[in-house]
Amino acid sequence: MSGDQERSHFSFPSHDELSSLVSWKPAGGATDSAGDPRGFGPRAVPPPVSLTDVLRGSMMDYGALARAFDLPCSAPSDVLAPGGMASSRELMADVGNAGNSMTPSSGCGGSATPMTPNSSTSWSSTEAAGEEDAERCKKDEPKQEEEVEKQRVKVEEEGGDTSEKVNKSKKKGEKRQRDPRFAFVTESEVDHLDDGYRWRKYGQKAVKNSPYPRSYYRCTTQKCPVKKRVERSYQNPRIVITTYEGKHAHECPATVRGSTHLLPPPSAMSTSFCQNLVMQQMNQLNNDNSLQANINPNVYLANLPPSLQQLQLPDYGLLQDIIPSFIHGGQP
DNA sequence: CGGATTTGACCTGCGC
DNA sequence: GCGCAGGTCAAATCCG
Repeated sequence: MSGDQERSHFSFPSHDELSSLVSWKPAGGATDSAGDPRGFGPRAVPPPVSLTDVLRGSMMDYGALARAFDLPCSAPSDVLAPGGMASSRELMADVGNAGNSMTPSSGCGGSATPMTPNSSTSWSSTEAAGEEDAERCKKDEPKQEEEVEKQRVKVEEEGGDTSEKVNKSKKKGEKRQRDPRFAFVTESEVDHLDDGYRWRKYGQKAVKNSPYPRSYYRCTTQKCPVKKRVERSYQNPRIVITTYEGKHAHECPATVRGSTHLLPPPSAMSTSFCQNLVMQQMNQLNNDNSLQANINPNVYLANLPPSLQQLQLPDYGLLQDIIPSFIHGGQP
């Protein structure tokens, strides 16, 4: 069933290399990770069937990845992902905590290790899918990190899986705090992508201006506060937008079960790393005369495949969220 | 029977 | 203050 469930089409401008660094095959017929996310048991050479595998694999290839982005890097430089199927390409970029795009120490990323199995194109960003949050977060920025951390500590102290009750216990007037997020845009016919973690669906809402509902998932691991939202682009139904929120307080089940040995801890996928990737990429593009136009979001979008352009173009608010500093800070 | 999903109700934040 | 939309809860239902 995995037939041509997905199609790849996103190649980042001038960095086709990247596509071979982070790529994977759809989890064969992969459908719902909530059901049975594991297809990658103790195989000798398990294919990168999960987002986790893929992304973490990419971490192992930090050196190569960094090279692709021209990042300063001390990691082994000759480690390169098998890459193989260029059918799936991803550029991920956690753009930071709640709109504050450059807070390397916020630790926001490390968390949700977002990846997209059945899919192709994907790239991520904080709030890429959370238009409303983007605005909200911009306003909350100053306090947000602090508050998020406080809340997390509080929850831990209370000891229960109170994470979901936080809202209720909050005093009035206190804004609801949001964990750092990043979103992935993925082309897939499957809504719920297998990322190696186990998720329980806890809600579904109709989305304004979209015929497709948004689904809400929570990580089923005890005390793990991570949530994710999954929705389809109303303009391109094949596009799935997955937004991760929070930080996993545990190992990825898939990883634990399988090939952990070479993998860095979840936290290794740090925000700053992701940020760096994107920012380096952006800077490089900016420094390249032939690509100067990329500082303009519209032109930038022009480099994206049609489906993504469609997705982002309406008022490119999403893209702005995805590469906020690049657009705003990159210019004099 | 236990765990996952569905779905309507409720809560919260925000814009007008 | 009101209405809207996003987000969450929890009872009902489904499914292995």
